[in-house]
Amino acid sequence: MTYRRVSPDFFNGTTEEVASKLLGKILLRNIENQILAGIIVETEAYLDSDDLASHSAVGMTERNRAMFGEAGLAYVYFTYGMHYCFNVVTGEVGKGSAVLIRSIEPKEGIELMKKFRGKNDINTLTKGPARLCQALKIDKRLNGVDLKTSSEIYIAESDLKNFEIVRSRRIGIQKSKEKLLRFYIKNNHFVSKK
DNA sequence: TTATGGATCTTCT
DNA sequence: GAAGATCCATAAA
Repeated sequence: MTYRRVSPDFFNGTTEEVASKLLGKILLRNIENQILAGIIVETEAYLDSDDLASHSAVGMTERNRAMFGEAGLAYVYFTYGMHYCFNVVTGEVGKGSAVLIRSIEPKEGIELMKKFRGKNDINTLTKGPARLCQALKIDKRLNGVDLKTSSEIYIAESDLKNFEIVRSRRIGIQKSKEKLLRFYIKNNHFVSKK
């Protein structure tokens, strides 16, 4: 299986556009000489203004610095004392916006994902932002990495087409929860929540 | 099947 | 000192 990385201009456009364009694409992880891959089935947009749920709402800090970088960088943060979450940075330099990858459908390297997760259940292998980071061994070392050039982690094209995109409220937030900034592939089993 | 609390630590106030 | 873009085991129903 060969993978074709998306072109650099894939990350241009608004955060909401990138969030919906990421659906159906492949998230690639190159680790221990093996490929881990899955289809992105669920994303959330976090905007640079008028979005109190976004980490960037408080301005740039040491933690969210990557969000303010150029589009196509990875923003990985640690939360709840034990979990990492993976984001794709969007927008102009100096503006803090990103797309949270909430869930992928595992396609390749499933055995290694199970090893990293310490679980054998395929149904919850990569369903949820913290679980997919665990399955792909994503941690803060990947914060700020450029998805346009990195060989460790990047986004690739897929031939998946003809799916329906559903837009809804974001999960697990307290502020700005009324905004419809979550995108997922309709009827996909690996979407974390309906 | 749903509800609850614990884990556990970084960041910001 | 409190809260958090979460997950899991356990308990209750």
